[in-house]
Amino acid sequence: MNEADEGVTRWRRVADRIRAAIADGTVREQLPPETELAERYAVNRHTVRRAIQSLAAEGLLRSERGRGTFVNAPAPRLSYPVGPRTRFSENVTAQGRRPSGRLIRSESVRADKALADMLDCAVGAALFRLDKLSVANGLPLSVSTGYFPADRFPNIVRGYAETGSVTEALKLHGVMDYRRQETRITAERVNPVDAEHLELPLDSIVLVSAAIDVDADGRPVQALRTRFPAERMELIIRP
Amino acid sequence: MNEADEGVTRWRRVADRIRAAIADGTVREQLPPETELAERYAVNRHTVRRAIQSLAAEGLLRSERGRGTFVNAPAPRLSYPVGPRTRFSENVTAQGRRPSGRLIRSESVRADKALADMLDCAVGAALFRLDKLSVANGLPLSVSTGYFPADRFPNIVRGYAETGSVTEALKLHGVMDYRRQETRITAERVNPVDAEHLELPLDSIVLVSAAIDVDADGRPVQALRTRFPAERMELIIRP
DNA sequence: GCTAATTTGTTCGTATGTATA
DNA sequence: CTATACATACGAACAAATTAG
Repeated sequence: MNEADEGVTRWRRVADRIRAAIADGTVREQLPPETELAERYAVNRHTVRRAIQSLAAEGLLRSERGRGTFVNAPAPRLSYPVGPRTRFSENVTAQGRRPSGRLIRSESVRADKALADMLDCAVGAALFRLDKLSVANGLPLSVSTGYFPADRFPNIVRGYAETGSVTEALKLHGVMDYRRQETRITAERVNPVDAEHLELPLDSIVLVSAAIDVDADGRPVQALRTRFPAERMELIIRP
Repeated sequence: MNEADEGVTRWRRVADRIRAAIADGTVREQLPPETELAERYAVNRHTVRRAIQSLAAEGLLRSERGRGTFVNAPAPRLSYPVGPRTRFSENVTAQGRRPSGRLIRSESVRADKALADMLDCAVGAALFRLDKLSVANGLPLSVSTGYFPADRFPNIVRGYAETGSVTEALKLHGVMDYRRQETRITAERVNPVDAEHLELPLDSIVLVSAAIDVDADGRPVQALRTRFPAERMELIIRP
């Protein structure tokens, strides 16, 4: 070992050197093969892999089996406006995308404490759960899970299946208009099921938006939890 | 190999079994040691480690050297309201926290294309860059980078250093009020520098809020890019 | 307070599988 | 078809942090 190697692991030093090589332009698009990097940095191939893995976790690199390891170009993100009038179809058409919603599944559930609070109903009340996938131009943009009070919206599932629109399905139940009361945004790592639907790698990040829609009288009609692929979307708030 | 092992790697099957064990309550707080799991699932310890690593990347597990591997309890998140009147100090005091801002560094920079667009100035115009760390009750809540037109706000750095508040520093330059014009929210993996300031693990996720503040005349006074630790914060939008 | 045992982390070696060029 | 390159999986050893006694 060298003198300047105080307490830093080898794979981290290798990662730093790769990062530096990208920063100063020595490496532009594709990395040399792992075996070559191992030789160059005088470490085992596993050590190189550990370094690459950590840089891939940061989003800087992307490995493709049989092809090589590549530097990730930051992708331009599609904007998704968030506000009182948030509706999916209106949002994405404005950006020249043909949007479509697909029902992933639906089921009857009972309200737990959190849902009861959000929907202003009793714990244990019957709810319908709708899982939807939103796609624009073949690219999945979000998966969302909506909860509706079953007593007030008995035909919400069929209504959505037939019209492909929550707005229309609510109209069938006499709710002619609704607005977004509150939106909470956070981020987390994608779960395997969502990753499948969103066509994302398993280590991706999703933006999570938890919202409540209320009707004209302020009564909650829907509790919604939407997951957006962070690498493809940004949420935009304009007061 | 078994019959039921169609194309799924071993580490992934191990990960699924660990996930199931957590879901059904077999494992509550702490996982058995890696060596024991390796024996139980009849795989090499490396294979167990690969599985744990993937679950840790999801945020479900957390490994501590010398102690063991633990199930992560989802942490309650501090809410950060986003809106036209977004100001840091007002936001967190409402939740019983004593907030404080600390200047990380400041420097003079030239506007690139993106900054010039946001601040409505010429490319190459002189700007001041302020990097701040926000802390409440000893816990880092955000790091933010603000850009101010240097000609209009020549003493912004000193003003902030003395008052510890952007609002106050702007008042010294005659801007008595400002509002948030636009906020764009996305999420990404933390970079090492921010991770240090936010006291976060290197594989953490940050919520990124890019905003523009304008004065009463609608002139941009600040372009701001704030990074929040996603595991500690949520952004909340209430119209 | 010190030592030994436990447990995760790093690093090497080796072999084989699988996708791509 | 062959060579290349990343992915998975085993084994072995030691380092580093923590805990138990």
